[in-house]
Amino acid sequence: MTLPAPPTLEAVAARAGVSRSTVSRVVNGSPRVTPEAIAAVTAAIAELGYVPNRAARMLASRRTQTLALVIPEDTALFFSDPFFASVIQGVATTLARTEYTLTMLIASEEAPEKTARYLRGGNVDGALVLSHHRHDRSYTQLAGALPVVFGGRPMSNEHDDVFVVDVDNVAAARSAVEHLIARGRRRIAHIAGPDDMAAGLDRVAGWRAALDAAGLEPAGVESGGFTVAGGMAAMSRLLDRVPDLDGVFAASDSMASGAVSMLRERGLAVPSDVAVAGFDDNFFAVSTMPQLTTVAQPSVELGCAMAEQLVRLIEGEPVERVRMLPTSVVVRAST
Amino acid sequence: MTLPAPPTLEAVAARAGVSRSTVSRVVNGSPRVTPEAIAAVTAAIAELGYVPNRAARMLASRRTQTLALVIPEDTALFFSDPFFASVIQGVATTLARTEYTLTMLIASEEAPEKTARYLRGGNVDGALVLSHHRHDRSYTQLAGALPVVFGGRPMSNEHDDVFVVDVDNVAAARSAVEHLIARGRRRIAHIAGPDDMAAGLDRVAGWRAALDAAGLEPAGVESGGFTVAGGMAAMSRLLDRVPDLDGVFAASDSMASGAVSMLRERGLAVPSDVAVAGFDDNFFAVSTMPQLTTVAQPSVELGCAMAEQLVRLIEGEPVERVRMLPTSVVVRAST
DNA sequence: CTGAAAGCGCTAACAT
DNA sequence: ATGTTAGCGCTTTCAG
Repeated sequence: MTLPAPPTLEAVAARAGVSRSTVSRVVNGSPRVTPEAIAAVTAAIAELGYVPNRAARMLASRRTQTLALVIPEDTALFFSDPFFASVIQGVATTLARTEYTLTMLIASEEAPEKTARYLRGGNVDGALVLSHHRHDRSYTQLAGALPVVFGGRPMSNEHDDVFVVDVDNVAAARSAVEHLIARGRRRIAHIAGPDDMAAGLDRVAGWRAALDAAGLEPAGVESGGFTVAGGMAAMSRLLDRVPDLDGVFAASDSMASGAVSMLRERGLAVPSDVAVAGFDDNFFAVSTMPQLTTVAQPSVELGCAMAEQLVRLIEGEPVERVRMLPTSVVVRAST
Repeated sequence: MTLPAPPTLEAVAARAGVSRSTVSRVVNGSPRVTPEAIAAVTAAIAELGYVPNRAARMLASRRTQTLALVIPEDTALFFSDPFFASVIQGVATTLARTEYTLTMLIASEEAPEKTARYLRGGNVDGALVLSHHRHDRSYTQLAGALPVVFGGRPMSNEHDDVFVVDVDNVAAARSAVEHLIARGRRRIAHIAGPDDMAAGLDRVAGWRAALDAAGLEPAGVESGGFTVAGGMAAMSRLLDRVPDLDGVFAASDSMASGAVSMLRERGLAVPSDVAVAGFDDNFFAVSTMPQLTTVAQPSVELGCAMAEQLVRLIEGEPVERVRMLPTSVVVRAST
């Protein structure tokens, strides 16, 4: 498998009858080049099928044009969650329009600082951190050494100088629960996400806030770990503890879907016996029967926004610290 | 945002009291270094928190340690399919154990050859191509110029010299349909995938083969484009054309899920009126009610295998041209 | 087994 | 506006 050596900038220069610098300028879109030179170089590039060598460019310019997407250790959970798939889609498509390349970095917990070092070692221009857990302390520390944008508020109170794209999970959860209340539910339980993630905690808080405001007592919380199976188990425990509950707000559609299965298994009808609301508005919401009332969050756009923010940050443009994306309650048959 | 310059190999050499060459040898695991030297260098590396600069390494060694994951233009379909998420998970976790880095490359059809040129331009050591469509001709041509591994047989008869990891879609589909036949179904229709993808065509072929072998007539085929909505629409058309069908084999669980919804909408019971089998065994299979009988394919392992094959190919180890992974029929309530 | 020296292909001052 | 000159940080012959 011997590849013919790709043409170099030098070859282009020779062909176009100019110096390497000029070629470099054309390639990089410098304004200080005559139209004729541009034309000659462009032609030479096309004829030779020249592609700049990234490695050389990185080394010389000390910019890598590479962004890292940091993925938490628990890849199974991460990759099976459609929310993350959508976020990645947003990131990837946004970056496809730029000169930046995306590399996936799995944060291994065997070598927790290996990842951080790779990032700090000048191998990327910036990082996108998704699904930040409480124990992932290294990434918030990273934020001082490298442009970093978090998808979802990181779990750390030490730094308020990080860049974040997020939704208002408290308000969003609250509005979902308010919807349940408006439907006449009074004993509303919650199936929570992991308590080491901001999204999990904030949604609990929103649930509680809505109940408080309505003068209702919390009917119980169980954690479902953002999985279908976890949602089923949590629903089961809730029914054991609070047999007369009439509403459930789950922090994700996957858990809501599990909850609906468990309710059916226990002989309870949705929504007549128990109304169920979820969070995400992904295909769990529409493939569950009855289809789920849920909080829609713009996951693809979240990825787009993360990528945009990071690129701006790297290129020195002004960037707001926190960018909040809108959510909305989508009412379907489960409530 | 001024980053302190990361330590260089030169700094490590100074600290360890050896030459840069020796440090380089240690870093690259050369056997020709004394244990003392190794120890000194290792210590210096740890003290300094040295991380090799990838760009410099790439440039000097002419190896990039980077693999591209080529993603088809239609990112929405790609990212919303849990099959691909699993494959990526397999690829990413496998690569995490190696020195290779994964970059995601979206094949834009505006600049179809831009992608190919990037790949050929010496920017990656190899490429993984997933979800190959008939019109993606450039990638099969690529296979001569760069190590490439396809996930799923590519749609091209011009090249039989490509490397592929796949499942036997014909046999797998056939066994699913045989299961339907064994359940007593006689008028079995098919909801097909896109006909510009091998997986789509092969599953049609498997369906047909099973019917032929049993001496049954095909009850009809409609295409569902691998989406839930497409599955619903296809089911609807099938019912219009073949009102008395009693079995459906869908080429994906997402389409099977859509089919089940449509059957319910039309007042038909699953499986008593119509038995439904899918393909994939992802969460559509278990979140649809009734849960789907389906063909399980090892999607994470497929990603692992692709990554392994590509790395071997790059490193000159022997690699089988086609690696087939096993499938199995998982029987649930929908049949 | 180790060091010295010569680049890898490109960018970025600095001249002109 | 363009060319000249140095490197970027590392690997890799080639000597020793």
